Order: sequence, then C-alpha cells, then structure tokens
Amino acid sequence: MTEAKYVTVQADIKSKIYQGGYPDLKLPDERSMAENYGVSRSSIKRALNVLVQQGIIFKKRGSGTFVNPLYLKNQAIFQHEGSNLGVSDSFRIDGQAPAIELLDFRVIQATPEQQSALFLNDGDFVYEIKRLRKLNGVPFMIEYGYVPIALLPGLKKGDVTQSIYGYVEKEKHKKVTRSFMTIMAAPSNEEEQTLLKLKPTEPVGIMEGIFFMDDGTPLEYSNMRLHYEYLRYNAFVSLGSE
Amino acid sequence: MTEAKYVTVQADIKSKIYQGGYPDLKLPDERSMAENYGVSRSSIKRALNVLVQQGIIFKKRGSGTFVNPLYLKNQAIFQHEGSNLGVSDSFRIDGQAPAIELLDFRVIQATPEQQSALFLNDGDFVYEIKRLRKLNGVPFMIEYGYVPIALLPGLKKGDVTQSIYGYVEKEKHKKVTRSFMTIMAAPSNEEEQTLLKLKPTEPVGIMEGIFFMDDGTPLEYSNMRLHYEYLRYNAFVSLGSE
DNA sequence: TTTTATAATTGGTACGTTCCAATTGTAAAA
DNA sequence: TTTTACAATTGGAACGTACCAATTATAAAA
Repeated sequence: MTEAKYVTVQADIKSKIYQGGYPDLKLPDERSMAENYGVSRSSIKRALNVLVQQGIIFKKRGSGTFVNPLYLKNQAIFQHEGSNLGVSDSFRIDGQAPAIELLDFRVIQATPEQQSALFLNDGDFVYEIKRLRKLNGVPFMIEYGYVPIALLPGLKKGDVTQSIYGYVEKEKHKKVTRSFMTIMAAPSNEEEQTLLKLKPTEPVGIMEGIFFMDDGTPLEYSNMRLHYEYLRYNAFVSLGSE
Repeated sequence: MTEAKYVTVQADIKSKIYQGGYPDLKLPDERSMAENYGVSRSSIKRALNVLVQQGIIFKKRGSGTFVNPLYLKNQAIFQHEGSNLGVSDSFRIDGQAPAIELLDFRVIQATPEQQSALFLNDGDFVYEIKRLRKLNGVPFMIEYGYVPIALLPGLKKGDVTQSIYGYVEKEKHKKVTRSFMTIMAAPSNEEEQTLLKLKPTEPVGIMEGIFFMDDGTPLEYSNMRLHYEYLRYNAFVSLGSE
C-alpha cells in the first residue's frame, strides 16, 4: 500500500517550508508546482489545502500562496491539532506515556447512546473500562471507555492497563487514527475531586467522542474527564467551508 | 456573487441531517446523490468532505456514508466547528446575532505574549476591548480582545459595540477568515460569577487565540470566557496528514 | 506624471472520466 | 447448511479540461 501522491507532495512542501525553502514566504504558483512535481494541478491543490487546513500556509486568489509567517516564527504555539488524538498519544509527546491505573473493568449492555455511536444492536454488550491516568505519579484524568466485545473478544484485564490502541494494532493489525470529539467543561463531582485532587470550585474538562479504526469501524466510545489544567485543545479554524 | 455549488449542497445535506432526513443514519451513495442534486460526483465529494471535517458525518469505503450520532446528540448552542469563525456568527443559529455590551475600551502596551501573537515589537500599543455578549438577554461570555492600534488607527468606542470584523471589512476591505484557537477550562472568578450568573463551583470555558485577516496579518488576540454550558466544541481529528 | 484601460497571472469551481480498494451481496460448490 | 468464489456496490485517488474571479502587471491615454 503506497502512500497517496498528495500526501507525499504535502509532506515535501511542508519540509521545504521548515527548511526555509521559500525565502520570500511565497510558494510557486500551482501550475508550475504541478509540473515540477510531475502531478496534476488537482493533486497540488489537494496537498496545499491540507496545509491551509493546518494553518501553515494561506492562499489568496490572484496573488499566490504564502507561508503563514507566524507559523515559522512561533511554531510552539502552533502545535496543532494532529497531536491530539488519543490520550496516551497526545501526552506521550512530552516524553513518557502516562501510567494507567485500572479502576473498573466489566461487561455491560450497551446503552442506546453507545449503540448508535458504536453501530451496535439492542442487547449487544460492551466492555466498560474505567481508568485513572497519571503523569509522573500525578493523576490527571478519569476515563470511561466502552468497546464492543464483538470487536475484541479476547480482551483481558491485563490488556486494558495499557493503551487499547496498542492492543488493537498488535492483535487486529488496524490502526486508530481518527476520532470525533466534543469538548466541554463542567463542575467536578466528589469522586472527581478525590481522584484528581481538585478543590470543589475546580472543574473538569470533558472530552467525549468516538475513536475509529483505519477502516472506519467505530472502536471505542470514550468519556474523558480531565483535571482542568490538563485540557488544552488547539484548533485551526478557517471559514469558507473548506 | 452566487454561492458555490458544493456549499449549497453541503448546507442542504446538513439541514437534512438536522431534520432527521436520513432515518437509519446512512446517506445515499455518492453517485446517486450526484444525480439527484444535478451535480458531479466530485462536487458531492467536496460537500461531504466538508461535513466530515466538521465531524458531522463519516465515510467508510465500501460501506457508505453515515451520520455521526454524537453530533445529533450534542446539538449545542455553540457550534464552533469550522464554518463559524467569530462569535457573532457562531451564535447566529437562532437567527439573531448576540447583543454586545461594552465593558471597557482603552489603549495599553502589548504584553510579550500579545507581541509574539500579533507580530508586534516591544512598546507597541494595542486596544484592549472588554465586552459582554448576550443571547436573548442572557449573558454567556466575557470577551477580551486585543488589536494593534497601528492596524485600526481610527477605532472608536462606537465601532466596538458591534462586530470588529464587520468594521474591518467595511474600512479596510479585508476579511477575517481564519483563526488559531486554544480551548481550555478554569474555575470562575468573582467577576465572571457575577456577570455570567455562575455559582462559585461552576467554571468558565476559555477560547483563546489569534484571528487573521485574509492577507495573513494577525488582527486580534482574543480571550473569550464562556459560561461553561455554552462551550461545546466539536472536532474531527485525524492523524497522518489528512 | 498620473490615470485609466487592458492583458497576464494566479487561485477557485466544476465536470467527467479512469482506475483502484474495501466492503457487501449473491450464487455456486462442498 | 456452510463455505467459497465471484460480482456488484461504494468510497478514494488522480487526471485533465474548461471556465471564472481576484489580483497584479503592463501599456496606453490624459
């Protein structure tokens, strides 16, 4: 399975940007880029649009395509969204993956909400996995995960004290690369205050969503309740429905 | 200037989703949609991809295209999901834009953080605009905006009781179409509790970030503090450069 | 020199076609 | 009935063309 062309081109352009390959912050026009890369203009457009979406470049009709100067100047604040998928993933960036303490692990009937989120039928069962995540010994998140037993029939207690996605990759040879998340905030309840060492006035950040496997199958419905200081979600938003 | 087709189609599909026009959460296949809408399959794909990006639907090759059930559940007031940039737009769902009450308006020296975000130098000045936003008379957000005075030298009190972006469009003929935002949560302080009618245990949601004009110039550094029930951010996240 | 009209450049939208890959449905075979 | 092989369905990638719209560059006119 070879990489899609527009992905290759996009990666190449991005690295050129990093290396200062466009001194005046202006990229060549699309037509000549197409010729140079030996692909169609459509593919160039697609590659560029990915970068636009990431806030790295911007286009202006009639003028050309430009590097976002802020991106070069301060990439630190531009640690953009791609880094935010799973939890162990987004926090592994700072060095070590967080420790996991298993609080509860059982099989229950899927609620209607879980059924629709995970493509299940009435009466289907899911694992309920309740875990506490710690970073350097400090707990920062309570996570409720729900996984259809049909997807991972052999799941054991020992498996869920580590990343589920690692397990899936090893056992099913599928990757977990996509998710739909809703981000919210709410006052903390007593349990959260105890486990996360929060004062009664301190809230939790909530990240709720579905994680998908490579092939589009919903793998997990997750409700993550974070110590509010650990909720930081970065997003580049652009108008024009693209 | 008539609307692009894929935008029209995208809007139509979205409203159909809201109205439950796809009972089994499955959309028709792309080819027949193309025929029904009288557009090419490419245009359908484009429209659908916008919705994928917004986390409203997802596709599965070989199977079809499906509505994200979580999205329907979280039909929130604040749908800041990629098609809505500024506050006035994000909340215009019920028809009317939110009211603005000006709390403070002054000129200050830019902090180091603002300097790097807005491309300013030491000693440069910014407007500080503190506003309270209301929806149907109910305050839901306190907004601190910082705009370089060099960009909008003639800005007056009367201008900031409305959308700044409207002012920019009229005076400078530039559009504000992109932003880079960070989403966080925090306990509420006394002032926020008073203005947003929060209990001491109830938090604020924070959306902080930079708004850009369409020529790439950073226009505003904004810190928005929302009543926690109004913060609902939907996002589609995918790893691997797409 | 300044202004104005025109052309060239550059990205945007849209179409339709070709081929591929993953999944699902169907029918034949065991 | 179960299994297997094959066909149909469905989304993905890529191409190339045509035309449009915003901007910029150029040349002509005042």
